[in-house]
Amino acid sequence: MSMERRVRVRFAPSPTGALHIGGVRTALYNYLFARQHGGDMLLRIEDTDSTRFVPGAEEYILESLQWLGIGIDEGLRAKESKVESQKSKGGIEIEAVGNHGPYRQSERREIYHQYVDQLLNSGHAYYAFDTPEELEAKRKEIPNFQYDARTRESMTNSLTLGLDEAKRRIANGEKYVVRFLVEPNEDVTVHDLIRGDVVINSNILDDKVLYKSADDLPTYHLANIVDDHLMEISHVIRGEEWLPSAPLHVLLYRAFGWQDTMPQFAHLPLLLKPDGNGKLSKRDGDRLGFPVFPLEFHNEKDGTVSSGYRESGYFPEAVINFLALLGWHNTGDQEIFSMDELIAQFSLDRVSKSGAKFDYEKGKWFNHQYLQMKSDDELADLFAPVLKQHGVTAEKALVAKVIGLTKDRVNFVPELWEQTNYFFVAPTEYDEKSLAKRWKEDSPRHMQELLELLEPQQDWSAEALDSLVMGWIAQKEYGVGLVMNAFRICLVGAARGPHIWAITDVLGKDETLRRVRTALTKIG
RNA sequence: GGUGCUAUCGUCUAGUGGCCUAGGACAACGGCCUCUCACGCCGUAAACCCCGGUUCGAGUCCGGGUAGCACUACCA
Repeated sequence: MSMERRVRVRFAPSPTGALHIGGVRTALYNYLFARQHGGDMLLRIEDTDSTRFVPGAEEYILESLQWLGIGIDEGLRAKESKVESQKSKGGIEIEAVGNHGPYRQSERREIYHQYVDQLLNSGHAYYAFDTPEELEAKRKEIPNFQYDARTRESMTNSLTLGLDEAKRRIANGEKYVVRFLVEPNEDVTVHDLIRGDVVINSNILDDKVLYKSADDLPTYHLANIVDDHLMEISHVIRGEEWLPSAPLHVLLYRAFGWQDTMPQFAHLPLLLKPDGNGKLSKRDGDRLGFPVFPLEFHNEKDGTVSSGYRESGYFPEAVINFLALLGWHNTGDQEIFSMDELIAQFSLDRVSKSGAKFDYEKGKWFNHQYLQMKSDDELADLFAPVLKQHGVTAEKALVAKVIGLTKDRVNFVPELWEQTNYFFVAPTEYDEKSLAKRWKEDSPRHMQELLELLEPQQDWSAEALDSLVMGWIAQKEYGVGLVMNAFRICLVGAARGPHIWAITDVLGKDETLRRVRTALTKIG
């Protein structure tokens, strides 16, 4: 048998906008596969459509992968920046590593020329001069028109014109494309690592355009095969939308005589919209209120802004974990996986065949899990910008302490503000519903008595306060819930929050008493 | 229309002929905890697309339907 080949996989996005979350998952699976096999993860930019290029998209893609911890071994990647200021500006520097470059298809024009020629010379391809308008007219005229063995004889190409005439036209500067000549009536088998053998007949394939003189660039199909071959890619792991064109790719490998080193294919199931059917799109995110992109993206071309997971408060580990399980699952009940665990356990034959609906609610749960795993200290650092934004300055130790009291009730760092604001800023208004339910006729009198009870108190520890106040309530035969909730409303502004002695502990005696007095004047 | 892929709770999935009176997780619902709101814990409800076949036995294998999706560009 053949020698074990070094595993080399690639993620090959187009710089046509923000990197879709489905693309992120494709990148992740490629990465996991490469790492598990001790192979290489490459990143190549497929910018063969000059008209769809979006400025900033390339940087965006690389920055997204960097944020998520999907490392690139070869090709284009974000340069690790030691300069903090550059990170905070959100900018990245791109570097190219490896000796199979260039890694942008638009920079590989000369390389493609010789392979186009090879196909032309071997009779696997031909020149075609049909204009887009003519093709359009043809499609209108003939239902289900396809440029193939049945129709190529009636089109304007080097097969019907003759090679000399074709060359003359080209010399005259006429625009042309090069098409792949698909031989009819041949069953082509694609072995897919996830789905098994897929057989299709070459009759349904059309003579795909491989090269267009208009911009002197190949199309995806040609560039993809040439690059994967030259870059020694061992496994092509990509979305299911590519499955129908996989037979064409196999034919291309054969035409080049590269069938022995043809990569193995694995076509991943699609990410579907949460409701209804169909592929998950940016519109679904807008409609249902969740991000579909890893990072916020400002599209210079159409002026749109797309929200991102990072800006929504997600941890990259949570996004990775969530995405990994959308289409892959090991045996067993484990739900939380670190990147290392994923690398160790991932396998293509445990990837599902069917599409996965995107369950945003579960995504939030993952973030909750990861937030709970973080230390209060770490969270305090992450929360600092939010505090600053609200004009609060507080010592980190205090912030960490407050976070420790409240973090179990939030999914995201920014949500911490809603749970902790009263620790930093005295309430200015009091929640209507809490008031209606917990602030009764006797409450002002109770609070007045409580004030008198607490004023002389020296020992402000939770234990001391608890026995003092509980003793007083018992002696007066007041309702514990009634008194404590009224007290809580004075301190928090609503009937919520952690244990009351934890609150008084953070607030301290002066602030606690001040808030009770304020409440008495405002709602008393 | 053509071709291909797919099909287990609402959702992500476990299940590779008997261990399945189908397991886990999210969401939902109920309870416990409790000064409140949460968290947490415990529990409830919830699925094998349909029809045939193979077999002693089918969610699991086969065939046929049906449905969904993808592709069908000088886009990737």
